[in-house]
Amino acid sequence: MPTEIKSEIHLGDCLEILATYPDNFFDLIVTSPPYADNRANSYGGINPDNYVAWFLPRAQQMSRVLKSTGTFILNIKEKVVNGERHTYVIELIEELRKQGWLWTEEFLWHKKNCYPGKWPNRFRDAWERCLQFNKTKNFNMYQEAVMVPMGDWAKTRLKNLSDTDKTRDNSKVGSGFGKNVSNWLDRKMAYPTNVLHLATETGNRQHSAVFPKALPIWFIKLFTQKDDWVLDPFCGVGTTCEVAQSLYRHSVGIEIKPEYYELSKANLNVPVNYPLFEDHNQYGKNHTE
Amino acid sequence: MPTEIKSEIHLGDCLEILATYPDNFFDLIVTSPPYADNRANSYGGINPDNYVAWFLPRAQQMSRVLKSTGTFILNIKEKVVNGERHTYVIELIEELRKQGWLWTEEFLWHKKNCYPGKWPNRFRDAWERCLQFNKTKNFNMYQEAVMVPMGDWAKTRLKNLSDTDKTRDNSKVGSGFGKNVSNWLDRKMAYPTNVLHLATETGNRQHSAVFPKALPIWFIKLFTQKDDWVLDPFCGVGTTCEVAQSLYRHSVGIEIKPEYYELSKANLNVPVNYPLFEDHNQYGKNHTE
DNA sequence: GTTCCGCATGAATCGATAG
DNA sequence: ACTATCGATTCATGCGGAA
Repeated sequence: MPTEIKSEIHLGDCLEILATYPDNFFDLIVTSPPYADNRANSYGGINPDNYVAWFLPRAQQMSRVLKSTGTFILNIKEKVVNGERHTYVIELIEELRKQGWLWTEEFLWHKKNCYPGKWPNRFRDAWERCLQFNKTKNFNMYQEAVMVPMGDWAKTRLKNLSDTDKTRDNSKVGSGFGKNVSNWLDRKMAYPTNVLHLATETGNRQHSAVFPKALPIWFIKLFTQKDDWVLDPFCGVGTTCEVAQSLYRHSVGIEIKPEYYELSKANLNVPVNYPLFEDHNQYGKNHTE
Repeated sequence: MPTEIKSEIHLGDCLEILATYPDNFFDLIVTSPPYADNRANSYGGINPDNYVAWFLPRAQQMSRVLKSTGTFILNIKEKVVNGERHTYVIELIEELRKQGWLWTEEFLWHKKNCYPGKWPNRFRDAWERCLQFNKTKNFNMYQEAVMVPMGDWAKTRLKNLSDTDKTRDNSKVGSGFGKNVSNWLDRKMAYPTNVLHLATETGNRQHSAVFPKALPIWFIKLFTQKDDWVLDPFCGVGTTCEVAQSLYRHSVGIEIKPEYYELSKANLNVPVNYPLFEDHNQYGKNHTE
């Protein structure tokens, strides 16, 4: 384990904490900000109607500290308000563009285990946006780091696995390819699409689940190299920093709620093992088998 | 085949054709309009920057002819222009709301076999939006018509099928559940989510691919009953009308390009068989196997 | 060690009730 | 009337204990 990897967690509002960082410092910002909510919560309960105004000055700081080759990934989803999808997310996209951001792409996170419920006029919401913004068109992207086994080859290989391998161990590794993940490496690989198929991590009794580790892992691999700097300005319990550390990236996390801040620091002190580099099969493509 | 089902195809601009229809006539509008494009095409080549202005008067007519209990499904996806996702779709959402439409939901079509390709700064685009708009909150929705087998039950059931059943017949029916689809009915079913997993229909080189039949089928089942009226104001080769007819719904299709108009009429005259009512397993949920 | 089974756990949404 | 709170509803996942 390389001890030179730095992981810093700050307690406070990212608007103020980021002011202490220099320009053009980070290679990647990946975050899942507090979603708009009517209830009081961290950041004083951001009403959907005030969400854009609340977000913009913080995005300005993020732009400043991000390198010109860097990427900003924003995981967000609009709530239903009064029977309609609220427009604060699409308004935010437009305002961020006015701020100078390029709206390069919109990745999708397909939540395989979405929240249950039944309503007369609506189905369960099973997806969230992962908006990609950049400062310039010349951003770094390392596509080979997130390649996945090709479908055809995967299909024939699947036939030779036992049924139990397929059903049980699929769920265990979350790979969709059975347990011997290492056997799948150095095979015919394909580039993924802009749709990520991931389950939320429930059962983590410690804290409210934000996004699954696989989500920041994917973007960190895709947009950074080892020793790069990753920022999560709304880091929650520190998932982004935790996986950044595992991937040998330096990271800075900022969290305004003291209890999450403490959990973040605790998570970073837990000794980690490093299976993540071998973990090529977490994502996508294997949903048709 | 019930001969009383009416299927009308018109040649022309829907802005003018719809003017000949009365208020509150249709139960569902489902369409995939011509995408913004810089090249000359039907409707005179709609530049992305002019797309919203071009669309709005047509949406006004659609609103007029749609019943208050009806639904408008808009299948659309923004193009990449100059390295960025263009904003005409999210602008359109906001303008349609100003026009009085309610933005009830955004369904996703996950294209399981998306267009191949490789770019240095972008992955393949594997999803499109299916925006749901309504005139009121009291729209009709028939959720039971699109229920799918539950995940766990599907998994355990899969174990008892032979490998050849799984691989061979999966690809054949595209159902993901093997061949005896009817046996899966009246079992433990769950409501679907707002994510549709559908493959595009390749091989039909006759015309530019619009959407797969399964897409309008799903929305027609979800938002209409038999003998209801369905409209596709940009019907292309008539896919929507064709499946509406198969599902015993009356339909009106409008197309401005003469060659597509002719194909639409031809498709409606082809004798159809009616497997669609038994076909509950086309969609979603079974993408993790 | 392997397989099966039970069960808690969610970035949810609606409608009813209460202030 | 308008807003805040609360209960009911629902299901994929992964963990842990049992066979």
